[in-house]
Parts: sequence; structure tokens; C-alpha cells
Amino acid sequence: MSELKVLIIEDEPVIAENISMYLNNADFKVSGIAYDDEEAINQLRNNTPDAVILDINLDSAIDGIQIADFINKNFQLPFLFLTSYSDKETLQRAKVVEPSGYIVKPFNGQTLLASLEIAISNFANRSNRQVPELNFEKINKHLRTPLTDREFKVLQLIYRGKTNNQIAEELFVTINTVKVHIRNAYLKLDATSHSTAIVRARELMQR
Amino acid sequence: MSELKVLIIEDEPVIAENISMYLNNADFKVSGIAYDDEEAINQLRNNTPDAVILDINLDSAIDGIQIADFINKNFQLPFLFLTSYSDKETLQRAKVVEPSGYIVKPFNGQTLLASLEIAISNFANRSNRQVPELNFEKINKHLRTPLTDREFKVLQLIYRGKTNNQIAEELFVTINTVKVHIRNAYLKLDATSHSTAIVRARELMQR
DNA sequence: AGTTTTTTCGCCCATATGGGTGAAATCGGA
DNA sequence: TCCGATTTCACCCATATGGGCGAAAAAACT
Repeated sequence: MSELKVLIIEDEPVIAENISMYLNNADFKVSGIAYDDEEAINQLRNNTPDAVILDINLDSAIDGIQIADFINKNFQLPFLFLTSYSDKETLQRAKVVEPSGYIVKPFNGQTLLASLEIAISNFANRSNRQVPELNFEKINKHLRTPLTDREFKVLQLIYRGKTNNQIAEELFVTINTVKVHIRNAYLKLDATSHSTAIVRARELMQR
Repeated sequence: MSELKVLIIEDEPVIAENISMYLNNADFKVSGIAYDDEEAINQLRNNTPDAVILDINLDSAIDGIQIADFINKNFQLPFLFLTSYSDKETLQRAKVVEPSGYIVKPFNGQTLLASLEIAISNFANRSNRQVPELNFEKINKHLRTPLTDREFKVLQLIYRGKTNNQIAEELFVTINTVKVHIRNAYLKLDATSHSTAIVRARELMQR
């Protein structure tokens, strides 16, 4: 397992060291500690980490939330806020940049590590999942009569733009069989063609 | 601001009460406390909350991670794990269900509240951000030869599952004209049918 | 004004798809 | 072991779609 590089943005050296210690004792590598905005941006640019832990209240021109905004606009990285502030206004502002987590000091080391792992994992999952896969349960949940396994399989391939012949090849059945499955699936989906089936699947997936 | 309903799934009454107290003192309403899997599923079905906080180690047939899996498959809700366990195996299993957060006991009340707010906010943002309409510029940016206005218009209708005849009616032209636009669009999109055009459009939109 | 691009329309043909009927083989639960 | 659901396959027909060729009108650009 390759160690994941984490950048810490925290203006209090004692706390930064403390966080650093937790990370180093786990499966993470602290790629750098930035005490202010300049160093943070410098580190992000020249030693891009896999994730960031950042304080909100920094002793610099721009605060942590603004740095987070910068990360969103220029990088593809998960980040966690680790701060003493959890008042309404701060939280409201933090929401906008969609942090992977928000931990309030004093923090539980285990919570920090677990949150970081989950954040990185979720982030990776989401990037890989660009093309939203059809989900059997999710589709069937909205149908009066659910699709059978085979019907769903066929729908999946239609969703990916395959022709009936390609589907037949891929499933090792004749095109006749494919057509039967499609016809039955259309009845359940209220579709009338490959295209409408794709549209219906899209609709059913996004509820 | 309407109060958000949160379901607590936790087998230790003392801790459940403790969590409950934190939530009630903030802008949340505890919609129920489930001490086991059965009650959890019952609550989810009959008194569906806006978010869930759940322990992993429950004194029941299925554990919190399995309940989370159930939530993913049957509902569209953000959930946070709140547990004493943060060992590698548990975390590894938890990653799979993609929790919005993972807090380790003993927990910091502020962290719990902030994590919950962020989780709900992120979740809402993500649901709204789905189903992008086709965007002319965005599609053309990725094509060597860009689509013309009319070609794009036709693609849009195909993307919505319309047949050539429907498209012709909607645009007040003959089906011959529609077919020409489609043929030209296919060349540029590298598509060979309505279905593949939809797939290609989907791909081009999400980069 | 002249040129290019876009939009419009027609015709023809081959193939793909949608829809109907019938039926055998397989599988899983009652 | 029997029954219902599922999966498999065949044949037929009407329509939709994909693709080729040609061409005129309109719009945009120079």
C-alpha cells in the first residue's frame, strides 16, 4: 500500500506537530506543513498532496475556507477542516466549498484518521464513477414489476450504447433472445426504443 | 429553516440519549432512536429521516455497516458512523458503503454537529447537481469539428429520447432534414445511432 | 458581389429495431 | 414432484433508422 501524502495547513506549530504525529503513526505521510496561505499554495503547487487537512482561522491574508476554494478550483483533492470554530456563520461559509469533513478541536485522533481515510476513499470512488453505473435495486425500486436479472443486464448494455447484435454476442445468446428480454423490459420500463430506455434508466437512477 | 429529522441507530441507551441531547440543542430534530436493526429498518421505512447517525457494533443480526448498505440501496440519505471501532478491517468495510463521515468515540459534540451539517449540505448539493442538460459549448469544446446550431438542437432531442419523426414535428421541418442533421452530427460525434449518440453526449458532458 | 456554410428537402436501399405468436428448456420454490 | 417464473430460441411483419447521392434556398462571412 503506497503511503498517501497529506498536507497540513495550520498556523499553530504545536497543533500541526500534533496532527503530524497522528498521521505518521498511521498509513499517511505528511508531505508538508504550511503555516500560512503563501506556503500552503506553494506546497499545493510544487508538492501536490493526495489530501489536505486545514485550519480555517489562519494568521494570513486569506483564511482556510478561501484556500479550500482555491483547491476546488485548481486541484482535485479531498480536504478536511480541522478548526476550533463551529459557529453558524463559519459553518455556513464552509458548506459552500464542500469539505470532505469538518472536525472541531479538541479533536479525537482516531476520528481524524478515520475521517481522512473515508474522505480519500469516497473521493477516489466518485472520480472513478464518472459514468454512473445502473444499479439493479435502484431501478427496480421504482418499478411496479421489477426487471429480471437478464432484463437488467440487457438494459445495462443498451445504456452503454450497444446494439442488439453486440448484446447477443456479449451474452452468448441469439439475437432472438435479446429481443425478447428487451421487449419485456420495455413493458416494465414504459419504453419504446433503445433511446427511450436509456432516458428512462437515467431518470430512474437519479431519484 | 425547517428542522432536519435525524435517526439515531445506537444500541447503548446512554450514548443514544447523549447524542440526542446534542442534536436537540442544535437545529436538528431526533426523529427516532433505534436500538437494533429491526427498529432501524422500521424507522427508516415509516418515519424516513433526512440523515442517519449510526453505530457499527450493534447487538443485532446485522451490524451498522449492513444497515448503511440497506440505506444506500433503498433510500437517498446521508449517514455518519459514530463508533468506538476504528481498526483497519472495520474501516475497510465501512469505506465500501461510502459514509458521509466517520466519528470515533469518545466524540466531540461540536464535531458531530458540524459533520452532520456538512454531510447534509454536501448531499443536497450533489443531488441537485445531477442530470446536466446538454451544453452547446461544453460539447463542442471536445470536438475537432463543432456541431452547428441545428445539429446540436437535434442531438438534444435525441438525448431526450425523441424519435426522428417527433424531432421533425418539434422543429417544423421534414424528417429528411432531420436525418441530414443527424447524419452530419454522427460524423462529428463518431456515433452510429441514436443510442451511441446519447452515450457520446453523456461522455462529452462529464469532463 | 461572391464564396462558404448551413439548412432545407427528395429519393433509394439495406439493416436494425419494435411488436406479435408460439414454444421448449431451465430453475427455484412450494 | 409439480408449478410458475425465467431464459432460451424461432419466424414473421411493419416501421424506424443509417447511409449514399443530389440539390436548392437561406444565412453568414469576406
